[in-house]
Amino acid sequence: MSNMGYPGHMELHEPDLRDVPVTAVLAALADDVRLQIVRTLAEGGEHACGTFEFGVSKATRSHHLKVLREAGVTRTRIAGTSRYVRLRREELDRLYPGLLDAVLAAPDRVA
Amino acid sequence: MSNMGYPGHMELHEPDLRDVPVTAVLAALADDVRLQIVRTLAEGGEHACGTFEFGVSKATRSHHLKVLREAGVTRTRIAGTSRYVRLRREELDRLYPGLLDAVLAAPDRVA
DNA sequence: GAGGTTGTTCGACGGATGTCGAACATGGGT
DNA sequence: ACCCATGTTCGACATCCGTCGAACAACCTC
Repeated sequence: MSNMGYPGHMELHEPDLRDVPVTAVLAALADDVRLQIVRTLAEGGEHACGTFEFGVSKATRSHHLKVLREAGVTRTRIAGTSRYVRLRREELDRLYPGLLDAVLAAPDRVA
Repeated sequence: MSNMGYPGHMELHEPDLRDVPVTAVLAALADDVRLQIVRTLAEGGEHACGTFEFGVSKATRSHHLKVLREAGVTRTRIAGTSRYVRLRREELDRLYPGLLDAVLAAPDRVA
């Protein structure tokens, strides 16, 4: 009956970008699957996790999204059973000006 | 006596940058020791391998320089028993405009 | 509430990666 | 010729990383 804090939803770990070493951001981007995800997110707006179909299992997809989130690259909003992911573009651009643009502009060469 | 190709010096493997996937460049930069090396090289000019003193053994240092070279980040000139390394800055800037600048401008946070 | 949807977590496994010391290769000096 | 200086290469080792299926958790709908 009494107010018992929040319902289910454990907080997602989304670090302050200043606490993330550059090498961690670079490492997060240095993977084909994750780079595909970031390219998709760069189109703007939110994307449901399930919409990323890159030939990996959902467990692997979940793993990659976690890596991106914990590297400060993405932010996740929980809504029902779905999670909506978006790029932390402004923050990234402010802290690492030009980085994301340069990576996104790079040729795709993944076939 | 006849001309028998070149003397000792086996060719160093220095790939065409267009053959290197972005993820490989990012991976090469996503390491503290290697990033230190790149920062030093960014000061310009050539640096002898031995001048990199970052608390790792010479075997490890050699390994990191190889990773950077094979990712197309550096170029190496052999002179006697020494090797002189330099950044492939113009090429990198042409193919990935802004990438190197962004990474180098990032806060150092390695203590 | 039973069942379906969406996504995470938990081992497990194989392959890559960072690290080292020791051995090797090469070239310069005396 | 010998030795030393500079680097590379070779196992070896520990750790990390990407991948998966299976189990679990939360939520929505009927």
